[in-house]
Amino acid sequence: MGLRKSAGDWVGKVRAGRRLSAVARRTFGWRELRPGQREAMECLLAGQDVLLVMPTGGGKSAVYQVPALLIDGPTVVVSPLIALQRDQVAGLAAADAGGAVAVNSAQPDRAGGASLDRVRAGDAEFVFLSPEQLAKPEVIDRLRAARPSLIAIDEAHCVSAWGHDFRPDYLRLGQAIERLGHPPVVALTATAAPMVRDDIIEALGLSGAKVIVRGFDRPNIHLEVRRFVTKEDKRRALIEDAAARPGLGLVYVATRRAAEEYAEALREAGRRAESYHAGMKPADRHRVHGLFRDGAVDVVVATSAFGMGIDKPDVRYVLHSDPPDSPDSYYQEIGRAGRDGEPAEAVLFYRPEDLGVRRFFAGGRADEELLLRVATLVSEHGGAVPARELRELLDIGPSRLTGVVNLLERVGAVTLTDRGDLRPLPDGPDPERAAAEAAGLDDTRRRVDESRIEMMRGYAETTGCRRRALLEYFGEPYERACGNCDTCRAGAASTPPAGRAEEGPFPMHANVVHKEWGAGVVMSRDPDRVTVLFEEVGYKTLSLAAVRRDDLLVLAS
DNA sequence: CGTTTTAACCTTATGGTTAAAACGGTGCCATAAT
Repeated sequence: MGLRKSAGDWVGKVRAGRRLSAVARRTFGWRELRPGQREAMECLLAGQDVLLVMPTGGGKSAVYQVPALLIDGPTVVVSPLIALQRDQVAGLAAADAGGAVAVNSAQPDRAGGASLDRVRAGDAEFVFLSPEQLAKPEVIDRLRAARPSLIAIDEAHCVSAWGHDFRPDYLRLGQAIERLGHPPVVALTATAAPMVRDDIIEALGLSGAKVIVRGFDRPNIHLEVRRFVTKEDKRRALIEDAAARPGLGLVYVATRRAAEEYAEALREAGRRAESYHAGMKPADRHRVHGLFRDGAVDVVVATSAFGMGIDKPDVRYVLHSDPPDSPDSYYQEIGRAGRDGEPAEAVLFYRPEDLGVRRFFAGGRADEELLLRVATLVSEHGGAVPARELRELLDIGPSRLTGVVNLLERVGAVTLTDRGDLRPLPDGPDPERAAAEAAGLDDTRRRVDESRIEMMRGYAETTGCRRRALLEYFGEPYERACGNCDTCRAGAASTPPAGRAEEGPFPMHANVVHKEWGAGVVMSRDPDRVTVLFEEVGYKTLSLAAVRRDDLLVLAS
């Protein structure tokens, strides 16, 4: 750690910085790099993993594309949607960036053989794949042979949002990264609360990663919640509101049916309205995307299927007919408004009952019976069991089995070999205990998910500044009132406790321990309440009076 | 969990209420039938 080494580092950094700027300008036409971008790129060039949380339009792709051209060897990009892969391949083809290919089921060449050949031959600098592709041993083998020098995980919040149930191969990316030799990895996302960041880092195995968080606040988006008692009143108010608004807008709804009904009602009200959800034919979805992109529609009424990858600057409003499952989802969705920096509005049409459908989606307990059967079969077999045989025996699909394996692996009962076979771990728990512990892990996650729904309720029902509620949820102290939300304008926003963030009995981000709920971190403070994110039970808001009376919470040493 | 649809019932033309059942989001991939 002598002077010479740090001087060398400094010289190296300056050199790296110049090279980065040169490539950014020459190849991609970017005049200058922003601080967060540059810092992330320098870490990658120095061999360090990075988790980058930065708003869309902030140039996240640049963060892997520029270093990719400075390091020998191809760059593996994990991307959740084939449509996104297509867009990115097309974008890179326009630049002189060394070629880009995608490997997925939509390619004419199904097994991705030709694409992977191009990568191997050094003919493609970028290769885009889904996590499901990386779950296939032959794909890993062929990629490894090409000696990838950089891995980018795009839309990395999907790891946390989808990995635990919907697309379990997302949780297997950590192993894929190791099998590819763990070159520098950058995980990119626009929205991730501290809990989600931890989840991503753990799942991807990026324990030494540099976490870079930039520009969360979107001050031009006015925040508002309108509360209703009956669904008819809410429905009428939303249609009236959307029908009267100038400019392009989005309406998010909870169900496919609601998407079609609201779109129909808005058409009757004379607006150019289209619905969008995953149950529509691909051609129709494509058509709506096109209309939206061209501004040839006034409003798109959609489920959560609509949004990833869209970057339209002039969306003027985002309305929600139902609260989403978390502030994470809400911020992601309203963040599609006002990208041009001009005033935009986010209005939540709220009834507490509408949180029910989210609770339903978050429900569905782990199948302990199935966990036990898999654990038992693998344990009794003793050797490597091909996943395919196990699936046929149990008559379950690949994603179901992967979900079960993920849980059993986390409790140390089984492991997946690099040929995709299941193997019992020596010194692992016996099958009964493994199944019980795995089900327990899943219960913990579900409790945390439910607490995020409660945080959404908290946002909708707060009497304080709404921006503050959102930003503090994302771990950004915001101990003031924004002046651009409904509560602030009504002059009703309560003020946070006097003094600076680090003062008071439970300072912001302090580690605390609760009598029953264990360890947690202070996320937000009010004069009479404190919100804590607990590892085991998720978010809880505690009354300071009760905390004092029963001595519920202490600062951790 | 909440809402909507279907079924069951009561009672005697046609509903009208009530209880039970069904349904609800996100996308890869592979494989089979045209």
